[in-house]
Amino acid sequence: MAGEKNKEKLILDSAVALFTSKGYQATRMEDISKRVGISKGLTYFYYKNKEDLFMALTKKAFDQFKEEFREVLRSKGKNGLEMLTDLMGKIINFSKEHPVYYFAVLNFLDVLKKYNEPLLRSEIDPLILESVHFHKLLEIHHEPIKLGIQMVSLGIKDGSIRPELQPEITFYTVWGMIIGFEKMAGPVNFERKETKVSAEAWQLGFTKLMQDMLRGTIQASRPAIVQTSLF
Amino acid sequence: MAGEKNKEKLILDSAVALFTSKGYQATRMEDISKRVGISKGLTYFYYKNKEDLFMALTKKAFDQFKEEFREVLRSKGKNGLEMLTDLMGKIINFSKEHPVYYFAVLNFLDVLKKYNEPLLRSEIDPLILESVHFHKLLEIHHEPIKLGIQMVSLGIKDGSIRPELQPEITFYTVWGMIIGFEKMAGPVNFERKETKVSAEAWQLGFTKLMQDMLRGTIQASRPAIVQTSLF
Amino acid sequence: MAGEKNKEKLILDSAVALFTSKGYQATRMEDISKRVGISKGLTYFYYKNKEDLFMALTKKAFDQFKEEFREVLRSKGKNGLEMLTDLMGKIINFSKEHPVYYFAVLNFLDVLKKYNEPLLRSEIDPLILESVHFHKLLEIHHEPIKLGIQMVSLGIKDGSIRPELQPEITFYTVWGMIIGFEKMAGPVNFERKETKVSAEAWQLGFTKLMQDMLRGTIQASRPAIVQTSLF
Amino acid sequence: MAGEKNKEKLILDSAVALFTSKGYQATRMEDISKRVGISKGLTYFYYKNKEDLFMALTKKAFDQFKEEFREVLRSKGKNGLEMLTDLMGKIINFSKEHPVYYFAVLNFLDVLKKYNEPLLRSEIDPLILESVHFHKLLEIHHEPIKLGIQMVSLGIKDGSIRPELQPEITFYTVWGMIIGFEKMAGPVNFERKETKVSAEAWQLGFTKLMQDMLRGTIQASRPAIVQTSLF
DNA sequence: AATGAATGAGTCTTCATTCAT
DNA sequence: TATGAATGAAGACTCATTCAT
Repeated sequence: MAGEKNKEKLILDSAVALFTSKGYQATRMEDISKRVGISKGLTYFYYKNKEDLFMALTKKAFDQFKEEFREVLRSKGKNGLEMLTDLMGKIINFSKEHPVYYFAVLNFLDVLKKYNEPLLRSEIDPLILESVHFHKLLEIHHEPIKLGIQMVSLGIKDGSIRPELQPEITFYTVWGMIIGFEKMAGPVNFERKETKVSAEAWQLGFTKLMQDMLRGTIQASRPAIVQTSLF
Repeated sequence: MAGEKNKEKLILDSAVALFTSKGYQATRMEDISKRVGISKGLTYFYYKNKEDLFMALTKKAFDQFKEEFREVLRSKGKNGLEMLTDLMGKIINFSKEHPVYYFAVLNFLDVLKKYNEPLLRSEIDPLILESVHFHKLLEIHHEPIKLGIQMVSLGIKDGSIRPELQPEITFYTVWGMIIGFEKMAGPVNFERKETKVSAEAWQLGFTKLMQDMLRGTIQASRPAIVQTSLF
Repeated sequence: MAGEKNKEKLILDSAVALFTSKGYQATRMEDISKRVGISKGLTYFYYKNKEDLFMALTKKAFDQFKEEFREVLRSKGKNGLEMLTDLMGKIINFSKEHPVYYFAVLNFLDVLKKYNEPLLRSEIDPLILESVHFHKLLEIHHEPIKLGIQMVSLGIKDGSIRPELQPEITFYTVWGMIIGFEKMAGPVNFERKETKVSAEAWQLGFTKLMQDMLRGTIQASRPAIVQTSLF
Repeated sequence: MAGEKNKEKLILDSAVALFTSKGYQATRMEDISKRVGISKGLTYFYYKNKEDLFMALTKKAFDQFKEEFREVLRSKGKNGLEMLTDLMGKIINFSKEHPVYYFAVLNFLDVLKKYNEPLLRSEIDPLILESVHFHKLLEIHHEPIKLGIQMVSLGIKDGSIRPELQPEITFYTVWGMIIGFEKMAGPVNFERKETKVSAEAWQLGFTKLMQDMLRGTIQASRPAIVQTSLF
């Protein structure tokens, strides 16, 4: 049929929807199948097992994630620091609009950490290690990061970022800041009275601090643009 | 008896050991009991269920975590920025030496986020919401954060941190950076060739960036101290 | 296959056999499965849980029970009072031959009582309220009773039962008598010396009393038939 | 202390209260102890086990039950049929005011039935057979019945009950009717439209039918008294 | 491609009961 | 009498996965 997307994709979409509303653990393979209107068996025909399915989903998440980076790089008339600022805003949005994708990305970082420490590799579910999609991810997961490093390099070139900074280290730091920012959303919203800080105020302050950290000479004159590009 | 720690504590220690080696999911309540040499029933006597046990563990994790903050604050002759630098190093060590505690702290942040968003609260396992320890955590979880904010305030007073910074926002940002740093350990170690950065180089660079971000006037003259205090 | 009854039914039969010999509580789901030669999981595939299974069994019990009523109504040449007398005998037999079914019917009456009293409804196991079979039972449980009421009406028409009696009330009374009769089997058999009454004598006397209670004008002349129809 | 009833009794009262609100199964020995304010161990000091406790409770239930019979017999100026009518009303009230006692009485009848059928005796929980209170019950359970039989005998003597009736059989029948009446409370209240009968109408009709069944010559002239004595 | 009946290992959890003190 | 920590057997239920068709 014309309107019928291929099953493989439909299954993934169904998984995303259900993981979003019920969480990974609580979602059963059967739920996913039913939502698509196919049988459990067919889902297993396309994906070897639940982990494999999740790795496939993670692959899509990384594609989408990378797309965010690309969009920022494509934007004309922005200097490096502005790009990083935009990126920050975009990723924070991404985590809100595609929480499952964002979760998948973070989860992959955890797996990766274990994968890189010989002692911990055995803790990884063998089904993950068997998944084709996992191995594909090993190949591509750093692509968005490469784009982020590019932004820093651009910033150094255009003077918006201090020239003495090392692009890789700098970008990793920014990326880490973003992850941490997102994680802190819970406590920040929860603090009361004395330590209370509104989520919005924090996002603004956080962004500014990031800029202070990186800023070269050029930037000083255009603070307004930097800030509004956040939204 | 003198040498016999109380069962409650022994159970928790056993849980920490097993969660460390096998992970939370893979550890069965019976394993925990056996390791202590008691019956399954007794474990349920002290902890209502697995979630409750984990919340108790999380409580201990926060206590320990707060202790790290305290130690930093107790150290004499350090200015605010140095304290934050020390704290960063301490937390990163903490995450390596007590991975389960660190995981528990982060996990609590995730729960907290859901807890604060009415739409997501229903996703939290009801057993968690029932746990006494969870409610205790709601009360105490911001204590370490308060200490961190204190450090920033001290730094502003002693001139090691820029006076225009808002202590709460600033500390949240630092704390977020630390979380993110830890998360990135995986990918950073994995990158190859082109983008490769050694973990050590990154920690150094990361720390320095944090300092740049916060630094007031005083600090410029003592970079050496700041760096060595990391280890 | 021809000779292979469907699993659903086999499971129910197995449950009846085991409930008969070991009682409901003492019978484990796994026992039921094993007796059929299938896995535990399959039993849960057909019946959501133990309560659901029991409700399905109760449904069958009511079907069978109703059949007893039907048979009595189908018998030719009997007047209403004779029918009720026959019914009494049939139900007493039913309780002996299908003790589990009889127990299920009585148990359902208990549940129904709670179901009808708002204050007690919460005492009913939620799994029962969730069972499809329970809701089916709510619809059909009065069918046998309707047939019984019919018998009284017939008896009034044919003169074997007093015309001033109200059919519904009268049948409920008879049905109640039967239930009570069955319950009393224990003590009656146990009484000694002074109060001793043989079970047979009691059944006969009981039946006669029921007839006395209902008898219209016609019946007086045919006591013999009424009595022999009991066995 | 003056106001302190002995523990044994307090435990029983606690059990009655909890069985009433939560049911026998759902009530844990610990709940019972806590409600009294004593330890679990002490409860086991007074009652060997849960079954033993329930048998003790059943014993109290029978004492109370017998008291109802005694009160009826003590009432002056009533003939036998009126007494039975009163008894009926009293027992129905008893089942509403002391549902746990009533349940205990009926439960004992079930046990008794198994106890009297050699094939079924093995189904009885051994703990019941071991209970001292169970054996006491075997001795006293027919006492209320004896009183009931007495009422029938009185009725025959005073002419309110047909002289040809056999007192034992007759009373068992009446007792059975009462049990059945109570059991039917559920369905009767539930029937709709066509077969609907109000609970009150039924109780009245039921009582009248019982009277019709037993009535001798005297009674005809005093129907009003008989009916009002019901409440 | 597609179905869905069938499997069974895996685990949490309950609670009556005991016993050292 | 009195405590309450400790036991451990018992059992319901889940769900990822397989496979005959």
